[in-house]
Amino acid sequence: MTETVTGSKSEQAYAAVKARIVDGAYTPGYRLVLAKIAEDLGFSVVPVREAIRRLEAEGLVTFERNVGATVSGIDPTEYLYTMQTLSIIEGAATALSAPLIGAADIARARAVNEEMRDCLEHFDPVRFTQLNQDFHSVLFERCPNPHILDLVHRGWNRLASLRSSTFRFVPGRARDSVDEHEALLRLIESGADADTIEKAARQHRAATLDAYLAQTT
Amino acid sequence: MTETVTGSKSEQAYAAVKARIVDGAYTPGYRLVLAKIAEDLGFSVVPVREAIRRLEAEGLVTFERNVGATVSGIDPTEYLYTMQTLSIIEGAATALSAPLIGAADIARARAVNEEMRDCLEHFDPVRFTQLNQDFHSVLFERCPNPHILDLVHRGWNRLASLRSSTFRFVPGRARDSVDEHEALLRLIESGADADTIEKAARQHRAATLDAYLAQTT
DNA sequence: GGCATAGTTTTCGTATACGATTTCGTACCT
DNA sequence: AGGTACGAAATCGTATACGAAAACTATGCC
Repeated sequence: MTETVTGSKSEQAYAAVKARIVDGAYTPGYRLVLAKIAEDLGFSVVPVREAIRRLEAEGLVTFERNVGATVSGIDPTEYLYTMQTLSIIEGAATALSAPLIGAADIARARAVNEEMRDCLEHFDPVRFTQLNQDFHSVLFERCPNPHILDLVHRGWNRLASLRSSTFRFVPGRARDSVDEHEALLRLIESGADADTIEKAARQHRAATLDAYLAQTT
Repeated sequence: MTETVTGSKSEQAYAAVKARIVDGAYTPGYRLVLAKIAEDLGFSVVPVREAIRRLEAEGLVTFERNVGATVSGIDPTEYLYTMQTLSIIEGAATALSAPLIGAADIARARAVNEEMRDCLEHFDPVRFTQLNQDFHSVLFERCPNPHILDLVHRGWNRLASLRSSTFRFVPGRARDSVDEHEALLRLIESGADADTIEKAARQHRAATLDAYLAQTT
């Protein structure tokens, strides 16, 4: 079974660097030197440069002319912008996908949410964060508009890259969050109208942002 | 006064090609050949390629591996996706910027809107479309969240590139549109709450989409 | 010691070159 | 005539190379 590499080198470089940013190997502020990355991957600098510029377009890295790229996301203001944008996009995505969510989806989401509750007992913030993403994925992944879905994914990626620096796990907020998840599931189960679901999903994220802001001031 | 070129060649190429797409010189389906564009601009292919990929990320061109780039946007489904996404984003942007809109802004928007009414009399769809963008710019341009504002701009750019092919000017809808504009201005003047403004702005775009869908079926 | 400055190093930006892939045209076979 | 195979042309993908800009360092002056 020979390792079949997928896509162009530019593609591979994009995936490789993005993975390192999202999973935290490259933390915000990390300096991305084209030649170094190219050597690591065994490519030339051209496809690597293309990958970096693409990551810049998604907001994961900051690029400065004739200086270079750094993993972005230290600024709390950016966190606020991202959360606010995501609250809007994700709220819409959840509302649009709600009618397409079946009983199996609900059951899966509920199982994930209960596991999140366990994480609160054993204090496992890392797993909690992962499960949180899994939970919300169930809610928005059936969104029939691919543009909106793409924007949701981008928002989550940015947050993933921020989590180790800006984000701090707030147990109190986490507990509320789990309860809000259950409430969201019941709303969807009950066939609530799109507007109600959208507002609830948006509010859910806004509350997380508020908790963050409250803690930093 | 020597023409001071701004930014890198990649930057210039991006701006040049984008302008040609948005103003309709390159219509949807137009084949973008790297070498040809490079020669036209007097650059090598490398910065041009970077520009094209960037435009791809914004949805203005479609890129196929080992084949090339074409100006995108023929598909009516794409139009639907874009309009739906924009209705959400623009609605939010308008609601967020509403509290920051002053009397001067309102007056300017109202003047633009009255000129749009004139365009209906003289049947000038091109100018109408331009004024329509000007009008909405006043409403969302003060949005304090740059991410959201950026998404609004991207949506408008995509629509601009689509207008000559997919979009057809519908006089009946245009007239309604002007009236809705006035209603929006009054809402903002009256200091309506964010939710009301958001819903109205969103509905305004949704109605345009509906008119398009009604005409094609 | 601190600051300005010149030289060095690092890193980016882009031109050029060439191999890889797709597409298109043409000749051949059935 | 229609389809297939082969070859030529067009176009992309990426490596290499070199010039340009910025960052860093060391040196001399105050």
